[in-house]
Amino acid sequence: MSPRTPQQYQEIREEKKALIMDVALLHFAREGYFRTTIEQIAGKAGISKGLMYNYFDSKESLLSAIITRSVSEIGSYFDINKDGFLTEDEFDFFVRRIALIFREKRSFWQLIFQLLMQEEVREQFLKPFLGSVSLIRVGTEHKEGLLVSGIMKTISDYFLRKKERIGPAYDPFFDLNMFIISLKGFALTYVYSDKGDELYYEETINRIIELYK
Amino acid sequence: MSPRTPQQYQEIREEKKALIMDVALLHFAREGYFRTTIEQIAGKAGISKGLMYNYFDSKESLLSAIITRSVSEIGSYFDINKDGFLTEDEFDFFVRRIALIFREKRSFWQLIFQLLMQEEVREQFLKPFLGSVSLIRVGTEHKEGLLVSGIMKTISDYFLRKKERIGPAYDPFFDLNMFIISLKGFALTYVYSDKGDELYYEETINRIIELYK
Amino acid sequence: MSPRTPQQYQEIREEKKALIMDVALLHFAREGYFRTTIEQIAGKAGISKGLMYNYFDSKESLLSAIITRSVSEIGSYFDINKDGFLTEDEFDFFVRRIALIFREKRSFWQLIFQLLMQEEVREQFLKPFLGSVSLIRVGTEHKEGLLVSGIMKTISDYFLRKKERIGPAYDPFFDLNMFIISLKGFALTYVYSDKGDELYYEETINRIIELYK
Amino acid sequence: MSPRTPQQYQEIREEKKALIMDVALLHFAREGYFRTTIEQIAGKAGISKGLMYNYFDSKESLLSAIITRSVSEIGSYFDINKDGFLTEDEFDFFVRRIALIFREKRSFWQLIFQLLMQEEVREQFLKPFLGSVSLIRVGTEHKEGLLVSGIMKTISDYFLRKKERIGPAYDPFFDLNMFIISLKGFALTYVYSDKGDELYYEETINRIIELYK
DNA sequence: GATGAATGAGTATTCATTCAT
DNA sequence: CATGAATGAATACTCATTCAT
Repeated sequence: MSPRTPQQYQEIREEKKALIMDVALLHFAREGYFRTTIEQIAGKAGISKGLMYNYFDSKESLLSAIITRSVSEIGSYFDINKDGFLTEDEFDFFVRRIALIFREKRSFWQLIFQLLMQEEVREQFLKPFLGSVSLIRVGTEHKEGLLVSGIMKTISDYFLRKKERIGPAYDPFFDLNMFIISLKGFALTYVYSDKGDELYYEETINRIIELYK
Repeated sequence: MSPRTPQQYQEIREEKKALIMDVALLHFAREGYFRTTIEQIAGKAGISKGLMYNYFDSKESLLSAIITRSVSEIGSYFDINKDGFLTEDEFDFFVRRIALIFREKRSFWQLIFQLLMQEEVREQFLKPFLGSVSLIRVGTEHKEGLLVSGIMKTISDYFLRKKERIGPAYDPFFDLNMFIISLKGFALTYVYSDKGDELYYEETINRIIELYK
Repeated sequence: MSPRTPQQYQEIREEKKALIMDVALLHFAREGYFRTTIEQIAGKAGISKGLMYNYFDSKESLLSAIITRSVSEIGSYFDINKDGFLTEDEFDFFVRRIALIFREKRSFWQLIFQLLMQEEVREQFLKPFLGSVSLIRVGTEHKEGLLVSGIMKTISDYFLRKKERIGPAYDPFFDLNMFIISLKGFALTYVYSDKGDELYYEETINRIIELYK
Repeated sequence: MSPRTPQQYQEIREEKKALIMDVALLHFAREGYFRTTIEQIAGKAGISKGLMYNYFDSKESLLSAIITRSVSEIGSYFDINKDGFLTEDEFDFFVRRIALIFREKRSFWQLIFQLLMQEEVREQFLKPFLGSVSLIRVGTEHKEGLLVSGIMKTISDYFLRKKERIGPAYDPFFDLNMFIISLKGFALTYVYSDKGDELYYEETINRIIELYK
């Protein structure tokens, strides 16, 4: 057996980190971040508590890593269209993408919702990500000039441009508000429904697109 | 000195209990049930830890008492129309009531959302209240014959009757699903917005009523 | 209604004290001194916690009072023969008396046994009564010159005098030891048997008397 | 450095567990189970409170482990004669064994007596062991058909067989009762006497054997 | 005398984190 | 790299005792 190369070590390290994060995410989502113990995670991941701390500095930094990774993964869903300019067809695609992400990243969203529900935690953990995550939370804050970036920016720009299409009586911020509310409700519904029990999933997306396109 | 009368004791008890529940609800809502310590509650309420246990058997039973009280208070918002049969005008009123409750009982709903977000906790604490609370959670379970009571029942009956008005092509369950999603999104938005910062609150309700009446 | 006389007050006071002691003894015996709370006692006695402290300075002094009273009651069983000199017939009677007391004062003995079983407690509570109680505990300590008084003294004197009857080969201390062991075993058996389930109660006494008379 | 081998960990665990149990047994016996705090045990064992819970789930399960261990150790004293059939010579040996165990396992018996003295505790902790422990407690229950196992069964069988030797006038249950009472008294005396202060220990056993052989 | 609200010191238990091996 | 023993700060809960009324 030849000794492993530094690259191999690095790979193994990355795989283990990923494994820990996967396991932790599942537990955090299901049982809650605070109720999940390091020991549970280590146990399920098949490693020792000590090793956990070899990979992550603390429980909190494990959480951070998980969120960072998920946010980045989600970002990659939208890579195609980096300019942030949506045509009507792209809006259609965009919304379906978002809906897909709610379904695909159930555990992540469950975790995010959970953290969002507590002010203290919101402050502590989600500040750095609020731009990306604000989709769920921000509502019309954009109007007030808060830093809103990425997906949220793309969407609100779309609604602002709708005004040109529809006319001066149209209030893009109200429409945006309604749209966000629909997305939040959609998320709340399907992030917590069991897989395979997604009644009206497609129909609901179609209807939302139809209403806000 | 003669001792206090039973009535006086009763009053003291009721007031202190209410005080503790008020303080606890605020903390639970803001910082999370698990992160809130009995010491914090006692401190804010200006009493000793021990006294808390004079009034409530445990942290859990304090939570229970809070939920029970809120559920009962919410119930009283709907007393007028006990038969559960909604005309179109009553539907209008009904939805406005629900929206009002989200605003008036912010802390309660923040607590509920928080608890709903964790499977374990859901099982443990919310089982007895799921009938009342299911507005948020149940979705189209009615279709599957699960016991759905109270508010949710009243609403779904309304949608079933809509079929007669609108015609055989109408799927009441899909419409109900959309309506519930709107309400969830509405709740998520306004339960977590600061008071006085309720942009488009009225307009949103009007729009939802318009869409699903 | 004329106001009560000081005597009447005194009587009421005594009755209430006795009631509290009765209730407490039962609880102490059954559930253990440490596991019994003042609240339980007050509740069962139909008074408030506060009033308990009007009658007894502390839980400990309540215990003391109970023991003192019982010891005194037991003393009264032997009043007839104060000189402490037992004839053979009187020995017979004496043993039957002791046996009777185990049966009649079950709760008291259960409490005593319980306290005796813990060194700390023994030191704290039973020191003042060890003379009277030592029947159960002392064994042959008399030989070593410890202060042994009352019943125990009477008994050991009896055995010392037996030597004259039986002869120089007779070791009164060994015989006393055997007798005490029999009594202890007898006590342990019948103090903890349910009333009405006292198999061989009489026969056992007869046999013990026969063996050690 | 390489980590310790599983065997090394196993050893550490076993040693620490044994240490904790030893220390705890001494404290439980001397000061009482309820009065002994985990902190005291940890302190005397030279470890932290937390570590205690690494080895035992709770104070109660520590107690359980102690009892189980002692019962098993005691069982091993009698391994030679598994058939449970006693000849007269074996009865002699058997009784000496029992007496020896009272002396050797003082602390254990002090603990057991203590627990037996409280109804509540008896129910809670000793139910699973009553078969083994019933030597002290059962008396003539065998007669009533209750399940009596192990040592007690062996003894009562011996007395039943004595009837054949002695004749129809002999009541084996009464004799058994007397014998058990002697053993109880013997136990009570020597379990609580200081080591080295066991006056008449041998003589008493001889006498008991002589009386009940 | 009488009540029970109120206190606070104490106790079992949990769990993130450290560290010797 | 890897282990799990070890720590200690935190936390829910108990209960004898006090005290205003």
